[in-house]
Amino acid sequence: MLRSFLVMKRYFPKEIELKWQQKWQESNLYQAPDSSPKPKKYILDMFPYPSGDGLHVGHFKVYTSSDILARYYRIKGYNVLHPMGWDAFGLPAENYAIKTGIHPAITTAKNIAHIKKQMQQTGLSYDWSREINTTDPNYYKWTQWIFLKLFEKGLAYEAEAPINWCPSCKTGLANEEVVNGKCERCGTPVEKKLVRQWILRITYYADKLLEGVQNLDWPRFIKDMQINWIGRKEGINITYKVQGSDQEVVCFTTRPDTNFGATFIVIGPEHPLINKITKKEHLDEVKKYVSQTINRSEEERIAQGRAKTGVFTGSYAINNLNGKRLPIWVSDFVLGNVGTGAVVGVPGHDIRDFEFAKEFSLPIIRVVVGKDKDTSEITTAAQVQEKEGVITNSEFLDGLDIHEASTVIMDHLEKRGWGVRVVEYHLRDWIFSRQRYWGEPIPLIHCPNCGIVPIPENQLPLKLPEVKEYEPTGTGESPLAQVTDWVNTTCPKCGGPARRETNTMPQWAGSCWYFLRFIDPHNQEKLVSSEVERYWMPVDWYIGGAEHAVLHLLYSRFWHKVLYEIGVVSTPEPFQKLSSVGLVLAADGRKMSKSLGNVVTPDQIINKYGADTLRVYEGFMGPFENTISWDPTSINGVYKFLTRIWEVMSSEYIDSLANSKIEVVLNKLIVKIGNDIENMKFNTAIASMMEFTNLVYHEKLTLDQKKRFLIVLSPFAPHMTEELWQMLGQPYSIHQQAWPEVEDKYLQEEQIMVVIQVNGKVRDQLLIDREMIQDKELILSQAQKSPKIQKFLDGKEVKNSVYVPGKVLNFVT
RNA sequence: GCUGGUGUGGUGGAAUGGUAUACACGUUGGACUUAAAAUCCAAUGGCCUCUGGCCUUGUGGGUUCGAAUCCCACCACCAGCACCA
Repeated sequence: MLRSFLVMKRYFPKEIELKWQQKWQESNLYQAPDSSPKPKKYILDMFPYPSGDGLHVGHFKVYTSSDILARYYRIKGYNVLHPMGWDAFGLPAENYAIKTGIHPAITTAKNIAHIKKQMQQTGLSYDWSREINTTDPNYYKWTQWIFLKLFEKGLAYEAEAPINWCPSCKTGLANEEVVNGKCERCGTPVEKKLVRQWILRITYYADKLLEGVQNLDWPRFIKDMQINWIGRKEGINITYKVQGSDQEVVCFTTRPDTNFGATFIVIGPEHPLINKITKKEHLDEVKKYVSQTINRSEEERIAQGRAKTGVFTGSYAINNLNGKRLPIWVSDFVLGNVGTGAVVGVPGHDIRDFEFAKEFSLPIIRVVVGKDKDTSEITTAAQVQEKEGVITNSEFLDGLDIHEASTVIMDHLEKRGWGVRVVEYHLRDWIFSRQRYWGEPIPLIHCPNCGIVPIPENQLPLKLPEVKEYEPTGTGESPLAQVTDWVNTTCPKCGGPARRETNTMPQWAGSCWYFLRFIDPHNQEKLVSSEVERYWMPVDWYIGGAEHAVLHLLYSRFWHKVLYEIGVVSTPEPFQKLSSVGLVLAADGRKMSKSLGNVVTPDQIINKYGADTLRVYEGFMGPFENTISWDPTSINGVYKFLTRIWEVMSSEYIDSLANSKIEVVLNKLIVKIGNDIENMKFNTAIASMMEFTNLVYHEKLTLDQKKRFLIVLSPFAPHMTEELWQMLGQPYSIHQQAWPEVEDKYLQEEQIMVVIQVNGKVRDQLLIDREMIQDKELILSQAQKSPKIQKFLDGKEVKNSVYVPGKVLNFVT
């Protein structure tokens, strides 16, 4: 019996999408309760900075993907937390304020409204009752509270340090914010500047951050980036006496095994020993060199490349091992902030030392013989054996592998008191203060009597005051310094006159812990209540861009470890699983940017095709992690696919199972979609739904088949499936249904195609009943009857035959 | 230079030891239309002596009955780090 609808409606996404978005909101469909008999799933997007340009389709690849996951896990029976908020402190709003005089809070609010609308019209299933904004005093109260905890624990310290300074942004930067010697944000070459700073001791956590990252379910490349950034290396500090002086020079090395090959020592231009050991006749030259190199910008340093420069101090150090004199040179290839700022030169087995020795005609000694067995004098860079080999010319180390030799010599040096084993890191402490307005005020007071005094917790939040001038001062103070009635205050300890700290926190502060506030966003008493924190943490699946691999993702892990130690959170790591989205480039292959005029916004796509088409296309473009150019023509195919589904689903249905092939395909499809979503393989999930649609386009389905198909499609196209669900007379809402069950008997076809090969080449296929599939003899004899096979076996002796049940039979002749 | 990754049609890609090129775009032809769009149908890796056959997953080798998939070497590209001792 056929059933038909009274009216066959055409697919008009605009009509249905807004209607359901409103209905979902009214019925609080996506609110997550804080307790539930269901298992929990915390699915989190990296929250956006509310830029005035709004968001483009690249941002929405993240949001639609995580939304598919959130919707999928809801119908799989999980209590899903899927929130959204705004990382709203930062330079663009402040720069706009400088230009226009409009307060950043006003522009920020406007931008948020726009972006929120973009998200809502895409049908993203966020729990908006948990929305947060890092610039809300009720939020940054807790950012400041965490800072006070860091201060209490001695993890925040004040120092006047030469730091990376962006002359355009007029603020200091963290090491992580300097990319190729340039400001991460604006691209201006970074300078060195002596500025009073608040610095966080992230280096105390280097080993914990390193260990913790090992077991996380994160992309390998991001884990490696963090491991490399932390840059742990084990070595030894060797002390050398300076001849004819009571001074000593300490050199860090990871390769003490080659120390018999040392022929010189190089110290960096910042090294304090320079003034103490430089001989009179070299003084002028050394002074000139130091002043030339020390004030150079990062950009100039990079421009110099590997070319070696340097000057001799006139002094010599003594190598304890063999009594040799090592001339002490000054060179800028030795960096002041790496190791001890002094290096022992082993030009035979270190390419930089080799280049330096060549430049200044210093002796080169071979102490390692590599795989190539070359024992000749080292005269070319190609002969410099750095990584492997056996020690030679080194007394008691001779004949040892370099790694064994390393242990032997370190023991030897430590025993004689000539060296101490040490661990060095690439990671530096986090330059935490910014000399800008639009950030969290640092809740500290400078008192002439008591020194630095934290603001009492009950006085938080310390609100950001209004200012007249947003322009950064460039002096190392923020524009807050001009708000005298705010700056001048009384000391909480002694009650005397005191000054507030005027620096603000960096962009990264608010995002270091926001995932905790989503759990308990309205709590006035605590950052997060322990009960709900234990229920929801850790974040089960975190989704965002790889540009945060060593910034946000390292900083937030650091704060989380501190919060873990003081008992605020129950997990040592915040993000259990991380997926990294690939860039979406413009159709021209360049980055989408307003200035290039190649930006595609979700609004444009939704106006033309509807939100469901945008969502499905974002998933269908290619693998989630791939960099892909936006293709404005391909999207038609997705729209066509959805229109076809509409036609199939809104047409007549049949009561009985007429076609068991469709049932088999549908059951397999249900399994495949589930697996694909869990592995973020949305492109193949959608492709298989397209195949299904093409298969049934001229067929009739049963009501139950339609319902099951709509449920598995619903995470991708939530509006259309909700509408069709209603048209099929089903109760609201499709998004509260359970994932369809599959039946084992429908997971296999009645007959299975077996490929017949001769010598590995496909020559024929046989359709075999499922019950016969294990019977090799039967299939062998059937295959031999095939004329196509006979043709290739003719006149040849079959030496062997390999049968893989249900797949392939291969004759070997 | 170091670390990690990737190489498949005109394009995005599928297949992780068993029919390479699923799905989609694009292109070509056809149907419908006065016409166009939309839609539908068909074809679409290359070559040849074309009812058939040969070749093809960056290049060269290897393992295997069988390799895009595993191993070795090389080449190219992408990302990150980089005079890190």
